[in-house]
Amino acid sequence: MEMNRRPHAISGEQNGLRADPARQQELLSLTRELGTELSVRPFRRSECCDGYFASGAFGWVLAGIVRKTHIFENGQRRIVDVMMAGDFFGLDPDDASTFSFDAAADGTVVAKITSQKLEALAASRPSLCLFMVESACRTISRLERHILVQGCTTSTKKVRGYLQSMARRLPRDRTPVKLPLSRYDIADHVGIAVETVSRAITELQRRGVIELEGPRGLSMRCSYELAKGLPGEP
Amino acid sequence: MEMNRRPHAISGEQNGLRADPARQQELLSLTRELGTELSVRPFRRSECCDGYFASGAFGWVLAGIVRKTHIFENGQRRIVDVMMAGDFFGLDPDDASTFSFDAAADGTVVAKITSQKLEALAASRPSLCLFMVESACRTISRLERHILVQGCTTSTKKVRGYLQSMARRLPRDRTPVKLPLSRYDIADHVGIAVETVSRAITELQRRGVIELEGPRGLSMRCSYELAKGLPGEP
DNA sequence: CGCGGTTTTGAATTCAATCAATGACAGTGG
DNA sequence: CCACTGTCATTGATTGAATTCAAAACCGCG
Repeated sequence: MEMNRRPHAISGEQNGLRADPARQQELLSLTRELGTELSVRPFRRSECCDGYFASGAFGWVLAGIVRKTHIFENGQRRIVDVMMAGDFFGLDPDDASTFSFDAAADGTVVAKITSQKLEALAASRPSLCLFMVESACRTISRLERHILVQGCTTSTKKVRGYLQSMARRLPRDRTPVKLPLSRYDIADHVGIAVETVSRAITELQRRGVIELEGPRGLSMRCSYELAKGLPGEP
Repeated sequence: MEMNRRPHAISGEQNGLRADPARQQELLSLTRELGTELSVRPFRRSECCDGYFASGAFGWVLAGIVRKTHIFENGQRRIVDVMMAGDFFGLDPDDASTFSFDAAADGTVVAKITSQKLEALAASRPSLCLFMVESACRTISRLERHILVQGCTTSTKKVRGYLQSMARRLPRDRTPVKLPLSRYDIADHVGIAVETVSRAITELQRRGVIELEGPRGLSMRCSYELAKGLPGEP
């Protein structure tokens, strides 16, 4: 699976994506409350955030989408995480050298706080501590579930699992859901070739597992068999 | 890759494994300091820890190895995380229903703290907050690097990446390093068949990338080509 | 020593990557 | 307005790799 012949350009002009309304609210009020203690910054689509995340810090996505990617020496790209509104953000000191970040949507907004400020705040606001740890755990959970998806036996299962978890994370007030990422992104996230992603999607459609409205409009046909979902069946 | 025809029994009697001596020290003193505020519990090899982790809580591994696994409906197993001494531990509320935990070595010791106690402690000990968050971020980093490994193009690269990260995490005071997990475990962690793991290891040995002393004794031959390591090259 | 589990190897099949090409769509400039 | 261009998406044919089925070699242990 050589994947470096792709254009790496971004389509899809998503903005205002929300993962979990309740959590989103909590985050916003927290962000307001912390005020000057943290820094908030907007990004345009395709804009690189590396500089902003240079120093070890913690943060969260307020709106839009942030991709965390690794570029191999031969130019291949792998997406290790896709963060949407409400998702936590922690930087290991040496992450800066191996990973890079960029916004995948216009109107992406990120908040961050330095270690020092966090420690200072922890004294006055003990609940902030718990909030941060819980957010981190949510991220851990998301990553582990992705590992489950990526470890699936066939490519069709991988794609199905990916679409399923995406559909879960996106606001589902209106069907179909609008996929925020391109096939190239999906391929790089799950570790298969673009063509395989496309074939898998066609296959899922043929089997009636999903329904497409244009390349980006997705409806999961949650039959009983699927309700058990993934995780639950490989 | 059907993987449920394996015996699921554990060999390898590892104990006293340490990941990062400095961090290990920090953890131990923290654990002592917190005293009765947290609970510490030993596990035998192959012992299930599900009950202990039932309620949403945070914790860390003091010694030994803990596997976090998911069993699919058809009996297939997938290992989503392997935690060694010093590794953090956070439970999403609904993790309990989808994942299960068990010790992979005798003498495994785990510490945990409840959300309430954590919040109470955060007020009196602000540094604890930062410590927890940083620990969580380290776990996030580990998982993301695993996703990188698991997303590699060929099975040989997956196995090489896995062995490399394992070798890094294990105490390397003496060579060869003793691999804590079986080929079955490696297969279930990386998402390939056992036979493929075996073939990949043989291939790596033939190419001089690694050296084996018995099935469990591993030395990485870190040639220049390899020094760039993974992440760095797919 | 023989037994259960692990590790390795072999041969046949299935599946995904690759190479190559076409179709769909948006934005651009004549 | 329409051809032009670049990216994204899909499909087909072929090659290469991993899974599967089967069986042998190995190891620790009672």
